[in-house]
Amino acid sequence: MSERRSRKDAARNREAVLAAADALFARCESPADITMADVAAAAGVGKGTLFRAFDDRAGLLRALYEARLEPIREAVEAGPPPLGPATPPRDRVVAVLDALLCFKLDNRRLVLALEEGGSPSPYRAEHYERWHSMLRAVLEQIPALTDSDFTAHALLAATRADLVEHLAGEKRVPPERMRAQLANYVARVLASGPPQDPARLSAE
Amino acid sequence: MSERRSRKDAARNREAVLAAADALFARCESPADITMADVAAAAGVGKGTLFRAFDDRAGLLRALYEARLEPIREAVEAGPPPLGPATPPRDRVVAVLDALLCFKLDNRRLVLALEEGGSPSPYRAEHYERWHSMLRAVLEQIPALTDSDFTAHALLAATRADLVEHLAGEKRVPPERMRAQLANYVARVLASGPPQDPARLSAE
DNA sequence: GTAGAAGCGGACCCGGAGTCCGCATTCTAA
DNA sequence: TTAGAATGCGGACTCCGGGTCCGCTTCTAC
Repeated sequence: MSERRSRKDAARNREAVLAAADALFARCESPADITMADVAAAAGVGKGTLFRAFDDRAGLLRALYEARLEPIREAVEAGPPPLGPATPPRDRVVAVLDALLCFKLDNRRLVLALEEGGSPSPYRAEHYERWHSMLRAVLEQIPALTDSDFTAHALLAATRADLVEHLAGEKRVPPERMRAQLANYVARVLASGPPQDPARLSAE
Repeated sequence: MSERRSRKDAARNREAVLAAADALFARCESPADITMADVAAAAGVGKGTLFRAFDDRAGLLRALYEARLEPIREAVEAGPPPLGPATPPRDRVVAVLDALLCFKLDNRRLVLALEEGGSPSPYRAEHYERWHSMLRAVLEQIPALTDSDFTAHALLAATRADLVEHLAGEKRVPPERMRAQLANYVARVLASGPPQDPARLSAE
């Protein structure tokens, strides 16, 4: 009845490939430098094996990405505060985005590889859909906050991998500073104190 | 002493290529479908000519992009309100981002091509640098707004081409609605009543 | 042990970016 | 106007990486 377990050499090779790819992406200058042949070679495996296990480049990247992100996803969906559902909405949004940022800081090259070359558009990946709808749901719990759908997109855009890479890598912004800036920014977006008169927008 | 004018066939061909590329990118499903050979053929020109004139794919995209964006850049740098320097900072930020969004809505495929395949990272392109520093400068004129550098990045990220494409193309969000949402979002970021700072913004 | 399913691997194919170089066009000077 | 040089033209060609194919090996169920 069980859906056919995979052969143990297949499982072993799959792990070998994941580990090898992980190492390669962590060390490389730019994700584009790593070819599928490189990964296969580093894993001590043929290209055929690699493609059989992951379909294509995007599939490999996705598998890596999701394996790494899994703990965070769980923590957000069912963990304790400040990430879990019990957290007050505002704090939770800040915490989630901070967790996402930290994740991208820790896995810069990998996430970069996925978001840029992984698929035509990162927005088509279904994991983006998950994060977005989750964030939108939380935003909707904040009164006086309209357009939660767009807001979720915009907030997620602030943690885009290539931006993070640019700031952390090129501009040498220290991680802690970046986290503080993001937190500050998110807080500002969510602040929306008592609906203040729009006249203020032109003043000053 | 004058820096050698280019031959007139060269100039003519350059224009032909730009026009052809423009048309192709406007009509295509995805920018990746358009090959350099396609562009050359459509322009009635050899590949050699194309590469001589624009160096590489990224160069062609950049040339197209900058030609299109030029009017907006001028309007922002030295035009009348609401884009020009005479505008009050808050309104100007909103206007500039709106202009950028409109531009991307009108030139979706082209901008998409540039931002995704154009160069390793859109943040390395020097035109990004220009927009960012311009926006930062305006943000700095708004009192009680800290982190203008990061804020500028985050706001620009909200108008990323692939996000715009996703919303306008996939999700069928009408342009007007998107503009309204962006304007609303930007306004919220800039609103920042007196910093009602929660202690938790700590870190750094 | 044996049959055959599942998996292996690397030679191979395909398509696109970018190069090269003999020929054509344009410019310059007399 | 014309000769010669400089610039530009174009498409065949190279290079390279993603992805496929298929004869062979290894595992597993019986």
